[in-house]
Amino acid sequence: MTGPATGHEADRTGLPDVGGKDAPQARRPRVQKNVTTALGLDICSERYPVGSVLPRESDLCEMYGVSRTVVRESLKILATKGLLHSRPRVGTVVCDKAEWNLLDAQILEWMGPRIQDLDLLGCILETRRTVEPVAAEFAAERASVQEIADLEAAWTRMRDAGTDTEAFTRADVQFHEILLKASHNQVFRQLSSIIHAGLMYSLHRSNEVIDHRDEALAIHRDLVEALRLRDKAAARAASHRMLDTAVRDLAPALRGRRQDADGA
Amino acid sequence: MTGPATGHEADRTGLPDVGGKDAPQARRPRVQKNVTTALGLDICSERYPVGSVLPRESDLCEMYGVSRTVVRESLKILATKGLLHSRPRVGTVVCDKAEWNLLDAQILEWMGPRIQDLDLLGCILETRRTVEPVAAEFAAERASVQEIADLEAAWTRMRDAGTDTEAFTRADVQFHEILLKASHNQVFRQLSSIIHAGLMYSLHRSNEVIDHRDEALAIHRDLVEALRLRDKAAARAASHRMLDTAVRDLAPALRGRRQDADGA
DNA sequence: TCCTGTATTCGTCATACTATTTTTGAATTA
DNA sequence: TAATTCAAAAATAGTATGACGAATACAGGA
Repeated sequence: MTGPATGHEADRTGLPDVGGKDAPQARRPRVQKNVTTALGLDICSERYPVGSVLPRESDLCEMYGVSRTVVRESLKILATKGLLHSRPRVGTVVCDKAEWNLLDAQILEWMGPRIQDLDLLGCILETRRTVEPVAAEFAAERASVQEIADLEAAWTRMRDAGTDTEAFTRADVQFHEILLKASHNQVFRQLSSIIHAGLMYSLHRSNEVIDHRDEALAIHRDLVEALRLRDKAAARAASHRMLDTAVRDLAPALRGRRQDADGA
Repeated sequence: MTGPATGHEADRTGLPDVGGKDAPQARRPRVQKNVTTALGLDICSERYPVGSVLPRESDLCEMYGVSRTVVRESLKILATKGLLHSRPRVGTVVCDKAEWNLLDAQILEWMGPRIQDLDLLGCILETRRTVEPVAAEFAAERASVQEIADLEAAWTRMRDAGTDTEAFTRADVQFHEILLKASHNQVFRQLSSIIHAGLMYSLHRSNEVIDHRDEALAIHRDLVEALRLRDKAAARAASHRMLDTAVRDLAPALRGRRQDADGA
Protein backbone atom coordinates (compact mmCIF):
# COMPACT_ATOMS: atom_id res chain seq x y z
CA MET A 1 0.00 0.00 0.00
CA THR A 2 1.06 3.53 -0.68
CA GLY A 3 4.15 2.16 -2.37
CA PRO A 4 6.98 2.87 0.06
CA ALA A 5 9.62 2.40 -2.58
CA THR A 6 12.31 3.79 -0.35
CA GLY A 7 12.84 0.83 1.93
CA HIS A 8 14.95 -2.20 1.21
CA GLU A 9 18.18 -0.47 0.52
CA ALA A 10 19.58 -3.98 0.54
CA ASP A 11 22.18 -3.64 -2.12
CA ARG A 12 21.40 -6.53 -4.40
CA THR A 13 24.76 -6.63 -5.98
CA GLY A 14 26.13 -9.46 -7.98
CA LEU A 15 23.17 -9.53 -10.26
CA PRO A 16 24.14 -8.78 -13.81
CA ASP A 17 21.49 -6.21 -14.56
CA VAL A 18 20.26 -2.85 -13.36
CA GLY A 19 22.22 -1.01 -10.76
CA GLY A 20 21.07 0.73 -7.63
CA LYS A 21 19.44 3.75 -9.28
CA ASP A 22 16.17 4.11 -7.44
CA ALA A 23 14.45 4.60 -10.72
CA PRO A 24 10.68 5.00 -11.04
CA GLN A 25 9.23 1.55 -10.85
CA ALA A 26 12.33 -0.44 -10.05
CA ARG A 27 10.31 -3.61 -10.33
CA ARG A 28 12.44 -6.61 -9.68
CA PRO A 29 11.20 -9.34 -11.93
CA ARG A 30 11.94 -12.84 -10.87
CA VAL A 31 14.61 -12.46 -8.29
CA GLN A 32 14.56 -16.19 -8.04
CA LYS A 33 15.45 -16.71 -11.67
CA ASN A 34 18.28 -14.24 -11.51
CA VAL A 35 19.88 -15.89 -8.54
CA THR A 36 19.51 -19.32 -10.08
CA THR A 37 21.11 -18.12 -13.28
CA ALA A 38 23.93 -16.36 -11.46
CA LEU A 39 24.74 -19.45 -9.44
CA GLY A 40 24.38 -21.72 -12.44
CA LEU A 41 26.78 -19.59 -14.43
CA ASP A 42 29.26 -19.54 -11.58
CA ILE A 43 29.19 -23.30 -11.36
CA CYS A 44 29.33 -24.00 -15.09
CA SER A 45 32.15 -21.53 -15.50
CA GLU A 46 34.08 -23.37 -12.83
CA ARG A 47 34.16 -20.34 -10.65
CA TYR A 48 32.97 -22.86 -8.14
CA PRO A 49 34.92 -25.91 -9.31
CA VAL A 50 33.73 -29.45 -8.96
CA GLY A 51 34.04 -30.59 -5.38
CA SER A 52 34.27 -27.09 -3.97
CA VAL A 53 31.92 -25.81 -1.34
CA LEU A 54 29.67 -22.85 -1.99
CA PRO A 55 29.34 -20.05 0.54
CA ARG A 56 26.82 -20.90 3.15
CA GLU A 57 23.24 -19.96 2.52
CA SER A 58 23.24 -16.93 4.79
CA ASP A 59 26.29 -15.58 2.96
CA LEU A 60 24.66 -16.11 -0.40
CA CYS A 61 21.70 -14.14 0.90
CA GLU A 62 23.97 -11.21 1.63
CA MET A 63 25.88 -11.56 -1.62
CA TYR A 64 22.77 -11.39 -3.74
CA GLY A 65 20.70 -9.25 -1.41
CA VAL A 66 17.82 -11.70 -1.28
CA SER A 67 16.15 -13.76 1.38
CA ARG A 68 17.12 -17.24 2.31
CA THR A 69 13.90 -18.49 0.77
CA VAL A 70 15.09 -17.46 -2.66
CA VAL A 71 18.58 -18.80 -2.16
CA ARG A 72 17.35 -22.14 -0.95
CA GLU A 73 14.88 -22.58 -3.78
CA SER A 74 17.57 -21.69 -6.26
CA LEU A 75 19.91 -24.24 -4.74
CA LYS A 76 17.09 -26.75 -4.88
CA ILE A 77 16.67 -26.18 -8.58
CA LEU A 78 20.36 -26.55 -9.24
CA ALA A 79 20.48 -29.67 -7.10
CA THR A 80 17.65 -31.13 -9.17
CA LYS A 81 19.72 -30.53 -12.27
CA GLY A 82 22.52 -32.53 -10.71
CA LEU A 83 24.87 -29.63 -10.17
CA LEU A 84 24.79 -29.46 -6.39
CA HIS A 85 24.40 -31.57 -3.32
CA SER A 86 23.69 -30.12 0.11
CA ARG A 87 24.35 -31.67 3.46
CA PRO A 88 24.03 -30.27 6.95
CA ARG A 89 27.17 -29.00 8.54
CA VAL A 90 29.30 -29.65 5.45
CA GLY A 91 27.55 -27.22 3.15
CA THR A 92 26.62 -27.23 -0.51
CA VAL A 93 29.17 -28.86 -2.77
CA VAL A 94 29.42 -28.93 -6.54
CA CYS A 95 28.79 -32.42 -7.87
CA ASP A 96 31.03 -34.26 -10.25
CA LYS A 97 30.31 -33.47 -13.87
CA ALA A 98 29.25 -37.04 -14.48
CA GLU A 99 26.12 -36.26 -12.50
CA TRP A 100 25.23 -33.09 -14.36
CA ASN A 101 22.11 -33.33 -16.42
CA LEU A 102 23.72 -32.54 -19.74
CA LEU A 103 20.42 -32.67 -21.55
CA ASP A 104 19.16 -29.69 -19.60
CA ALA A 105 18.82 -26.68 -21.84
CA GLN A 106 19.71 -24.19 -19.13
CA ILE A 107 22.91 -25.95 -18.16
CA LEU A 108 23.99 -26.01 -21.78
CA GLU A 109 23.21 -22.33 -22.02
CA TRP A 110 25.22 -21.59 -18.89
CA MET A 111 28.15 -23.56 -20.25
CA GLY A 112 28.19 -21.45 -23.36
CA PRO A 113 31.44 -21.82 -25.25
CA ARG A 114 32.73 -24.18 -22.60
CA ILE A 115 30.66 -26.77 -24.33
CA GLN A 116 33.84 -27.49 -26.20
CA ASP A 117 35.36 -28.81 -23.03
CA LEU A 118 34.67 -32.27 -21.87
CA ASP A 119 34.53 -33.52 -25.41
CA LEU A 120 30.93 -32.45 -25.45
CA LEU A 121 31.01 -31.21 -29.01
CA GLY A 122 32.41 -34.52 -30.17
CA CYS A 123 29.88 -36.47 -28.13
CA ILE A 124 27.04 -34.47 -29.56
CA LEU A 125 28.22 -35.02 -33.09
CA GLU A 126 28.49 -38.74 -32.45
CA THR A 127 24.99 -38.70 -31.05
CA ARG A 128 23.66 -36.88 -34.07
CA ARG A 129 25.30 -39.36 -36.42
CA THR A 130 23.76 -42.18 -34.46
CA VAL A 131 20.28 -40.82 -33.97
CA GLU A 132 19.39 -38.38 -36.71
CA PRO A 133 19.39 -40.78 -39.66
CA VAL A 134 17.12 -43.10 -37.73
CA ALA A 135 14.95 -40.19 -36.69
CA ALA A 136 14.68 -39.17 -40.33
CA GLU A 137 13.61 -42.68 -41.23
CA PHE A 138 10.96 -42.69 -38.54
CA ALA A 139 9.80 -39.27 -39.60
CA ALA A 140 9.39 -40.54 -43.14
CA GLU A 141 6.70 -42.90 -42.00
CA ARG A 142 5.25 -41.02 -39.05
CA ALA A 143 5.49 -37.29 -39.62
CA SER A 144 2.17 -35.50 -39.83
CA VAL A 145 1.45 -33.22 -42.72
CA GLN A 146 1.62 -30.35 -40.30
CA GLU A 147 5.10 -31.35 -39.21
CA ILE A 148 6.27 -31.63 -42.78
CA ALA A 149 4.83 -28.20 -43.42
CA ASP A 150 6.69 -26.89 -40.38
CA LEU A 151 9.89 -28.38 -41.71
CA GLU A 152 9.35 -26.71 -45.03
CA ALA A 153 8.64 -23.43 -43.30
CA ALA A 154 11.93 -23.71 -41.44
CA TRP A 155 13.64 -24.47 -44.72
CA THR A 156 12.09 -21.39 -46.25
CA ARG A 157 13.38 -19.29 -43.40
CA MET A 158 16.82 -20.69 -44.05
CA ARG A 159 16.60 -19.85 -47.72
CA ASP A 160 15.35 -16.34 -47.06
CA ALA A 161 17.90 -15.57 -44.40
CA GLY A 162 20.08 -13.90 -46.97
CA THR A 163 23.26 -12.66 -45.41
CA ASP A 164 21.91 -12.97 -41.89
CA THR A 165 24.00 -15.83 -40.58
CA GLU A 166 22.27 -15.65 -37.25
CA ALA A 167 18.83 -16.11 -38.74
CA PHE A 168 20.06 -18.90 -40.98
CA THR A 169 21.49 -20.79 -38.05
CA ARG A 170 18.35 -20.30 -36.00
CA ALA A 171 16.19 -21.71 -38.74
CA ASP A 172 18.65 -24.55 -39.25
CA VAL A 173 18.45 -25.51 -35.58
CA GLN A 174 14.67 -25.32 -35.66
CA PHE A 175 14.67 -27.63 -38.66
CA HIS A 176 16.51 -30.30 -36.74
CA GLU A 177 14.30 -29.91 -33.69
CA ILE A 178 11.16 -30.32 -35.76
CA LEU A 179 12.69 -33.37 -37.37
CA LEU A 180 13.31 -35.00 -34.02
CA LYS A 181 9.77 -34.20 -32.97
CA ALA A 182 8.46 -35.63 -36.21
CA SER A 183 10.17 -38.91 -35.48
CA HIS A 184 7.41 -39.42 -32.92
CA ASN A 185 9.86 -40.99 -30.56
CA GLN A 186 9.70 -39.29 -27.21
CA VAL A 187 13.19 -40.22 -26.23
CA PHE A 188 14.62 -38.77 -29.39
CA ARG A 189 12.76 -35.57 -28.75
CA GLN A 190 14.42 -35.25 -25.38
CA LEU A 191 17.69 -34.93 -27.24
CA SER A 192 16.55 -31.70 -28.84
CA SER A 193 18.15 -29.53 -26.20
CA ILE A 194 21.61 -30.91 -26.49
CA ILE A 195 21.52 -31.07 -30.26
CA HIS A 196 20.29 -27.51 -30.22
CA ALA A 197 23.30 -26.49 -28.16
CA GLY A 198 25.70 -28.44 -30.30
CA LEU A 199 24.34 -27.01 -33.51
CA MET A 200 24.35 -23.45 -32.25
CA TYR A 201 28.05 -23.62 -31.64
CA SER A 202 28.98 -25.47 -34.77
CA LEU A 203 26.57 -24.40 -37.45
CA HIS A 204 27.24 -20.79 -36.90
CA ARG A 205 30.75 -21.10 -38.14
CA SER A 206 30.13 -23.42 -41.04
CA ASN A 207 27.18 -21.35 -42.17
CA GLU A 208 29.40 -18.37 -42.65
CA VAL A 209 30.75 -19.91 -45.80
CA ILE A 210 28.29 -19.21 -48.55
CA ASP A 211 29.04 -22.41 -50.43
CA HIS A 212 28.26 -24.49 -47.40
CA ARG A 213 24.96 -22.72 -47.05
CA ASP A 214 23.87 -23.50 -50.55
CA GLU A 215 24.90 -27.08 -50.09
CA ALA A 216 23.04 -27.30 -46.79
CA LEU A 217 19.94 -25.81 -48.36
CA ALA A 218 19.93 -28.43 -51.09
CA ILE A 219 20.32 -31.33 -48.69
CA HIS A 220 17.67 -30.04 -46.34
CA ARG A 221 15.27 -29.69 -49.24
CA ASP A 222 16.00 -33.25 -50.29
CA LEU A 223 15.15 -34.44 -46.81
CA VAL A 224 11.82 -32.64 -46.78
CA GLU A 225 11.04 -34.07 -50.19
CA ALA A 226 11.87 -37.56 -48.97
CA LEU A 227 9.52 -37.15 -46.03
CA ARG A 228 6.77 -35.95 -48.31
CA LEU A 229 7.21 -39.05 -50.44
CA ARG A 230 7.41 -41.22 -47.33
CA ASP A 231 10.69 -42.53 -48.67
CA LYS A 232 12.57 -43.86 -45.69
CA ALA A 233 15.75 -44.73 -47.52
CA ALA A 234 15.99 -41.32 -49.14
CA ALA A 235 15.35 -39.59 -45.84
CA ARG A 236 18.06 -41.56 -44.17
CA ALA A 237 20.45 -40.87 -47.01
CA ALA A 238 19.79 -37.15 -46.91
CA SER A 239 20.37 -37.10 -43.17
CA HIS A 240 23.62 -38.94 -43.66
CA ARG A 241 24.82 -36.45 -46.22
CA MET A 242 23.88 -33.64 -43.88
CA LEU A 243 25.97 -35.12 -41.12
CA ASP A 244 28.89 -35.78 -43.42
CA THR A 245 29.11 -32.09 -44.14
CA ALA A 246 28.82 -31.39 -40.43
CA VAL A 247 31.73 -33.70 -39.73
CA ARG A 248 33.75 -32.06 -42.46
CA ASP A 249 33.03 -28.56 -41.16
CA LEU A 250 33.71 -29.48 -37.57
CA ALA A 251 36.89 -31.40 -38.23
CA PRO A 252 39.14 -28.47 -37.35
CA ALA A 253 37.24 -27.66 -34.18
CA LEU A 254 37.51 -31.25 -33.05
CA ARG A 255 41.23 -31.39 -33.49
CA GLY A 256 42.75 -33.96 -31.22
CA ARG A 257 39.78 -35.32 -29.47
CA ARG A 258 41.36 -36.73 -26.40
CA GLN A 259 41.11 -40.40 -25.74
CA ASP A 260 40.89 -40.66 -22.00
CA ALA A 261 40.65 -44.41 -22.08
CA ASP A 262 42.33 -44.75 -18.74
CA GLY A 263 40.43 -44.52 -15.52
CA ALA A 264 40.91 -41.20 -13.76
CA MET B 1 7.92 -50.34 1.14
CA THR B 2 6.39 -49.08 -2.04
CA GLY B 3 3.50 -48.10 0.11
CA PRO B 4 0.77 -47.09 -2.28
CA ALA B 5 -0.64 -44.92 0.47
CA THR B 6 -1.60 -42.33 -2.04
CA GLY B 7 -4.06 -41.06 0.48
CA HIS B 8 -3.77 -37.39 0.90
CA GLU B 9 -4.60 -37.52 4.53
CA ALA B 10 -1.42 -39.48 4.99
CA ASP B 11 -0.31 -39.62 8.57
CA ARG B 12 2.45 -37.09 8.42
CA THR B 13 4.93 -37.41 11.13
CA GLY B 14 4.90 -35.27 14.17
CA LEU B 15 2.20 -32.68 14.11
CA PRO B 16 3.08 -29.54 16.03
CA ASP B 17 0.78 -30.44 18.85
CA VAL B 18 -0.45 -33.78 20.16
CA GLY B 19 3.04 -35.07 19.75
CA GLY B 20 1.95 -37.75 22.17
CA LYS B 21 3.84 -40.83 21.17
CA ASP B 22 7.45 -40.20 20.46
CA ALA B 23 7.86 -43.27 18.32
CA PRO B 24 11.14 -45.16 18.11
CA GLN B 25 13.89 -43.78 15.93
CA ALA B 26 11.36 -43.12 13.23
CA ARG B 27 12.12 -39.42 13.67
CA ARG B 28 11.13 -37.77 10.49
CA PRO B 29 13.59 -38.43 7.77
CA ARG B 30 13.46 -36.15 4.84
CA VAL B 31 10.04 -34.66 5.01
CA GLN B 32 10.91 -32.85 1.85
CA LYS B 33 11.63 -36.03 -0.07
CA ASN B 34 8.43 -37.63 1.08
CA VAL B 35 6.30 -34.76 -0.07
CA THR B 36 8.09 -34.57 -3.40
CA THR B 37 7.61 -38.27 -3.96
CA ALA B 38 3.96 -38.15 -2.97
CA LEU B 39 3.25 -35.28 -5.32
CA GLY B 40 5.31 -36.86 -8.09
CA LEU B 41 3.40 -40.10 -7.78
CA ASP B 42 0.08 -38.29 -7.80
CA ILE B 43 1.03 -36.49 -10.97
CA CYS B 44 2.54 -39.44 -12.80
CA SER B 45 -0.45 -41.58 -11.88
CA GLU B 46 -2.71 -38.97 -13.38
CA ARG B 47 -4.40 -38.38 -10.09
CA TYR B 48 -3.69 -34.82 -11.07
CA PRO B 49 -4.20 -35.04 -14.83
CA VAL B 50 -2.35 -32.94 -17.33
CA GLY B 51 -3.71 -29.42 -17.33
CA SER B 52 -5.34 -29.67 -13.94
CA VAL B 53 -4.38 -27.31 -11.16
CA LEU B 54 -3.08 -28.62 -7.88
CA PRO B 55 -4.52 -27.51 -4.59
CA ARG B 56 -3.06 -24.22 -3.53
CA GLU B 57 0.10 -24.26 -1.53
CA SER B 58 -1.55 -23.56 1.80
CA ASP B 59 -3.89 -26.49 1.23
CA LEU B 60 -1.03 -28.79 0.38
CA CYS B 61 0.59 -27.72 3.63
CA GLU B 62 -2.45 -28.90 5.51
CA MET B 63 -2.80 -32.07 3.48
CA TYR B 64 0.73 -33.18 4.19
CA GLY B 65 1.12 -31.51 7.52
CA VAL B 66 4.27 -29.66 6.58
CA SER B 67 5.28 -26.07 6.29
CA ARG B 68 4.95 -24.02 3.17
CA THR B 69 8.72 -24.04 2.79
CA VAL B 70 8.72 -27.76 2.21
CA VAL B 71 5.76 -27.67 -0.11
CA ARG B 72 7.23 -24.89 -2.18
CA GLU B 73 10.62 -26.52 -2.51
CA SER B 74 8.95 -29.76 -3.52
CA LEU B 75 6.94 -27.96 -6.16
CA LYS B 76 10.14 -26.29 -7.31
CA ILE B 77 11.80 -29.64 -7.78
CA LEU B 78 8.87 -31.00 -9.74
CA ALA B 79 8.75 -27.85 -11.83
CA THR B 80 12.43 -28.30 -12.64
CA LYS B 81 11.63 -31.78 -13.87
CA GLY B 82 9.07 -30.29 -16.21
CA LEU B 83 6.02 -31.65 -14.44
CA LEU B 84 4.60 -28.41 -13.10
CA HIS B 85 4.32 -24.76 -13.85
CA SER B 86 3.29 -22.18 -11.28
CA ARG B 87 1.85 -18.74 -11.83
CA PRO B 88 0.48 -16.25 -9.37
CA ARG B 89 -3.24 -16.13 -8.99
CA VAL B 90 -3.81 -19.05 -11.35
CA GLY B 91 -2.08 -21.74 -9.32
CA THR B 92 0.16 -24.69 -10.08
CA VAL B 93 -0.82 -26.62 -13.17
CA VAL B 94 0.42 -29.95 -14.47
CA CYS B 95 2.40 -29.47 -17.67
CA ASP B 96 1.79 -31.36 -20.86
CA LYS B 97 3.61 -34.64 -21.00
CA ALA B 98 5.69 -33.39 -23.88
CA GLU B 99 7.51 -31.19 -21.38
CA TRP B 100 8.20 -33.91 -18.87
CA ASN B 101 11.82 -34.82 -18.51
CA LEU B 102 11.47 -38.45 -19.46
CA LEU B 103 15.13 -39.13 -18.87
CA ASP B 104 14.73 -38.38 -15.19
CA ALA B 105 15.14 -41.50 -13.13
CA GLN B 106 12.67 -40.42 -10.48
CA ILE B 107 9.92 -39.65 -12.95
CA LEU B 108 10.37 -43.05 -14.53
CA GLU B 109 10.20 -44.62 -11.12
CA TRP B 110 7.03 -42.73 -10.29
CA MET B 111 5.46 -43.81 -13.55
CA GLY B 112 6.06 -47.43 -12.70
CA PRO B 113 4.00 -49.75 -14.86
CA ARG B 114 2.45 -46.78 -16.58
CA ILE B 115 5.63 -46.66 -18.57
CA GLN B 116 3.68 -48.78 -21.00
CA ASP B 117 1.45 -45.86 -21.73
CA LEU B 118 2.51 -43.19 -24.10
CA ASP B 119 4.29 -45.71 -26.23
CA LEU B 120 7.25 -45.29 -23.95
CA LEU B 121 8.22 -48.92 -24.01
CA GLY B 122 8.31 -48.89 -27.78
CA CYS B 123 10.26 -45.63 -27.86
CA ILE B 124 12.82 -47.01 -25.46
CA LEU B 125 13.26 -50.14 -27.50
CA GLU B 126 13.73 -48.06 -30.63
CA THR B 127 16.28 -45.98 -28.81
CA ARG B 128 18.15 -49.02 -27.66
CA ARG B 129 18.25 -50.44 -31.17
CA THR B 130 19.57 -47.14 -32.40
CA VAL B 131 22.12 -46.41 -29.73
CA GLU B 132 23.33 -49.58 -28.13
CA PRO B 133 25.09 -51.13 -31.12
CA VAL B 134 26.95 -47.89 -31.66
CA ALA B 135 27.74 -47.67 -27.98
CA ALA B 136 29.12 -51.20 -28.13
CA GLU B 137 31.30 -50.20 -31.04
CA PHE B 138 32.62 -47.17 -29.18
CA ALA B 139 33.17 -49.27 -26.09
CA ALA B 140 35.23 -51.69 -28.13
CA GLU B 141 37.77 -49.01 -28.79
CA ARG B 142 37.46 -46.87 -25.68
CA ALA B 143 36.51 -49.03 -22.71
CA SER B 144 39.07 -49.13 -19.95
CA VAL B 145 40.25 -52.43 -18.60
CA GLN B 146 38.42 -51.58 -15.41
CA GLU B 147 35.18 -51.09 -17.28
CA ILE B 148 35.59 -54.38 -19.10
CA ALA B 149 36.24 -56.02 -15.76
CA ASP B 150 33.08 -54.43 -14.39
CA LEU B 151 31.14 -55.75 -17.33
CA GLU B 152 32.46 -59.22 -16.72
CA ALA B 153 31.58 -58.93 -13.05
CA ALA B 154 28.03 -58.05 -14.00
CA TRP B 155 27.97 -61.00 -16.35
CA THR B 156 29.16 -63.25 -13.56
CA ARG B 157 26.37 -62.01 -11.35
CA MET B 158 23.93 -62.84 -14.10
CA ARG B 159 25.32 -66.35 -14.42
CA ASP B 160 25.29 -66.96 -10.69
CA ALA B 161 21.81 -65.61 -10.18
CA GLY B 162 20.42 -69.12 -10.35
CA THR B 163 16.68 -69.09 -10.04
CA ASP B 164 16.59 -65.57 -8.69
CA THR B 165 14.99 -63.74 -11.58
CA GLU B 166 15.18 -60.49 -9.71
CA ALA B 167 18.95 -60.70 -9.23
CA PHE B 168 19.43 -61.76 -12.83
CA THR B 169 17.50 -58.77 -14.11
CA ARG B 170 19.36 -56.41 -11.83
CA ALA B 171 22.71 -57.63 -13.07
CA ASP B 172 21.45 -57.48 -16.64
CA VAL B 173 20.46 -53.85 -16.24
CA GLN B 174 23.78 -53.02 -14.64
CA PHE B 175 25.53 -54.64 -17.57
CA HIS B 176 23.85 -52.31 -20.01
CA GLU B 177 24.52 -49.27 -17.86
CA ILE B 178 28.20 -50.08 -17.65
CA LEU B 179 28.26 -50.59 -21.39
CA LEU B 180 26.82 -47.14 -21.99
CA LYS B 181 29.34 -45.65 -19.60
CA ALA B 182 32.15 -47.53 -21.35
CA SER B 183 31.17 -45.93 -24.64
CA HIS B 184 32.76 -42.79 -23.23
CA ASN B 185 30.07 -40.69 -24.80
CA GLN B 186 28.50 -38.47 -22.19
CA VAL B 187 25.24 -38.12 -24.05
CA PHE B 188 24.85 -41.85 -24.34
CA ARG B 189 25.44 -42.17 -20.65
CA GLN B 190 22.57 -39.82 -19.96
CA LEU B 191 20.31 -42.40 -21.53
CA SER B 192 21.11 -44.88 -18.78
CA SER B 193 18.13 -43.91 -16.69
CA ILE B 194 15.52 -44.46 -19.33
CA ILE B 195 17.10 -47.63 -20.61
CA HIS B 196 17.26 -48.80 -17.04
CA ALA B 197 13.55 -48.22 -16.68
CA GLY B 198 12.75 -49.87 -19.97
CA LEU B 199 14.82 -52.91 -19.19
CA MET B 200 13.42 -53.32 -15.72
CA TYR B 201 9.94 -53.64 -17.11
CA SER B 202 10.80 -55.83 -20.05
CA LEU B 203 13.70 -58.01 -19.02
CA HIS B 204 11.96 -59.25 -15.99
CA ARG B 205 9.41 -61.08 -18.01
CA SER B 206 11.68 -62.45 -20.69
CA ASN B 207 14.19 -63.57 -18.12
CA GLU B 208 11.64 -65.82 -16.53
CA VAL B 209 12.07 -68.27 -19.35
CA ILE B 210 15.16 -70.30 -18.66
CA ASP B 211 16.01 -70.76 -22.31
CA HIS B 212 16.06 -67.05 -22.85
CA ARG B 213 18.40 -66.64 -19.94
CA ASP B 214 20.92 -69.09 -21.29
CA GLU B 215 20.74 -67.42 -24.65
CA ALA B 216 21.17 -64.00 -23.08
CA LEU B 217 24.13 -65.19 -21.08
CA ALA B 218 25.87 -66.45 -24.19
CA ILE B 219 25.33 -63.22 -26.09
CA HIS B 220 26.45 -61.06 -23.22
CA ARG B 221 29.61 -63.12 -22.91
CA ASP B 222 30.26 -62.69 -26.61
CA LEU B 223 29.98 -58.94 -26.21
CA VAL B 224 32.46 -58.85 -23.35
CA GLU B 225 34.82 -60.99 -25.37
CA ALA B 226 34.52 -58.65 -28.33
CA LEU B 227 35.37 -55.68 -26.15
CA ARG B 228 38.36 -57.46 -24.75
CA LEU B 229 39.59 -58.11 -28.27
CA ARG B 230 38.77 -54.52 -29.28
CA ASP B 231 36.70 -55.98 -32.10
CA LYS B 232 34.22 -53.30 -33.05
CA ALA B 233 32.34 -55.34 -35.60
CA ALA B 234 31.89 -58.26 -33.25
CA ALA B 235 30.76 -55.97 -30.47
CA ARG B 236 28.20 -54.38 -32.71
CA ALA B 237 27.02 -57.75 -33.92
CA ALA B 238 26.61 -59.06 -30.39
CA SER B 239 24.64 -55.99 -29.42
CA HIS B 240 22.41 -56.47 -32.42
CA ARG B 241 21.72 -60.06 -31.53
CA MET B 242 20.92 -58.98 -28.00
CA LEU B 243 18.37 -56.49 -29.23
CA ASP B 244 16.84 -58.94 -31.64
CA THR B 245 16.00 -61.20 -28.76
CA ALA B 246 14.64 -58.22 -26.89
CA VAL B 247 12.38 -57.37 -29.80
CA ARG B 248 11.24 -60.94 -30.02
CA ASP B 249 10.47 -61.12 -26.31
CA LEU B 250 8.72 -57.80 -26.24
CA ALA B 251 6.64 -58.35 -29.34
CA PRO B 252 3.57 -59.41 -27.39
CA ALA B 253 3.84 -56.52 -24.98
CA LEU B 254 4.05 -54.08 -27.84
CA ARG B 255 0.98 -55.39 -29.54
CA GLY B 256 -0.63 -52.73 -31.61
CA ARG B 257 1.70 -49.87 -31.13
CA ARG B 258 -0.51 -47.01 -32.08
CA GLN B 259 0.42 -44.82 -34.96
CA ASP B 260 -0.74 -41.41 -33.88
CA ALA B 261 0.39 -39.79 -37.07
CA ASP B 262 -2.20 -37.09 -36.75
CA GLY B 263 -1.73 -34.09 -34.54
CA ALA B 264 -3.72 -34.45 -31.38
C1' DT C 1 42.68 -44.93 20.24
C1' DC C 2 38.17 -44.11 21.21
C1' DC C 3 34.58 -41.53 22.87
C1' DT C 4 31.91 -37.45 23.90
C1' DG C 5 30.61 -32.71 23.53
C1' DT C 6 30.33 -28.68 20.86
C1' DA C 7 29.95 -25.68 17.04
C1' DT C 8 28.41 -25.03 12.49
C1' DT C 9 25.34 -25.60 8.72
C1' DC C 10 21.42 -27.14 6.38
C1' DG C 11 16.34 -28.46 7.24
C1' DT C 12 11.94 -27.01 8.82
C1' DC C 13 8.49 -24.04 10.79
C1' DA C 14 5.64 -19.86 11.28
C1' DT C 15 4.03 -15.39 9.91
C1' DA C 16 3.77 -11.34 7.47
C1' DC C 17 3.97 -8.76 3.44
C1' DT C 18 4.54 -8.00 -1.82
C1' DA C 19 3.66 -8.70 -6.66
C1' DT C 20 0.98 -10.40 -10.29
C1' DT C 21 -3.02 -11.61 -12.57
C1' DT C 22 -7.83 -12.93 -12.95
C1' DT C 23 -12.26 -11.44 -11.92
C1' DT C 24 -15.65 -8.36 -11.10
C1' DG C 25 -18.40 -4.45 -11.56
C1' DA C 26 -19.27 0.13 -12.32
C1' DA C 27 -18.81 3.90 -15.46
C1' DT C 28 -18.83 5.14 -20.23
C1' DT C 29 -20.19 5.04 -24.88
C1' DA C 30 -22.62 3.54 -29.23
C1' DT D 1 -30.41 -1.14 -23.65
C1' DA D 2 -26.30 -3.45 -24.98
C1' DA D 3 -21.60 -3.51 -25.57
C1' DT D 4 -17.11 -1.67 -24.21
C1' DT D 5 -13.62 0.09 -21.28
C1' DC D 6 -11.24 0.55 -17.44
C1' DA D 7 -10.33 0.62 -12.62
C1' DA D 8 -10.87 -1.61 -8.17
C1' DA D 9 -10.89 -5.95 -5.68
C1' DA D 10 -9.78 -10.63 -4.63
C1' DA D 11 -6.87 -14.56 -4.73
C1' DT D 12 -2.59 -16.89 -5.17
C1' DA D 13 2.22 -17.52 -5.84
C1' DG D 14 6.61 -14.94 -4.61
C1' DT D 15 9.62 -12.93 -1.10
C1' DA D 16 11.22 -11.53 3.48
C1' DT D 17 12.36 -12.40 8.28
C1' DG D 18 13.33 -14.77 12.42
C1' DA D 19 13.48 -18.71 15.09
C1' DC D 20 14.27 -23.46 16.24
C1' DG D 21 15.56 -28.41 15.20
C1' DA D 22 18.55 -31.97 13.29
C1' DA D 23 22.65 -33.81 11.46
C1' DT D 24 27.45 -34.01 11.27
C1' DA D 25 32.48 -32.68 11.17
C1' DC D 26 35.78 -31.42 14.44
C1' DA D 27 38.18 -30.78 18.73
C1' DG D 28 39.24 -32.02 23.24
C1' DG D 29 39.33 -35.29 27.00
C1' DA D 30 39.35 -40.13 28.95
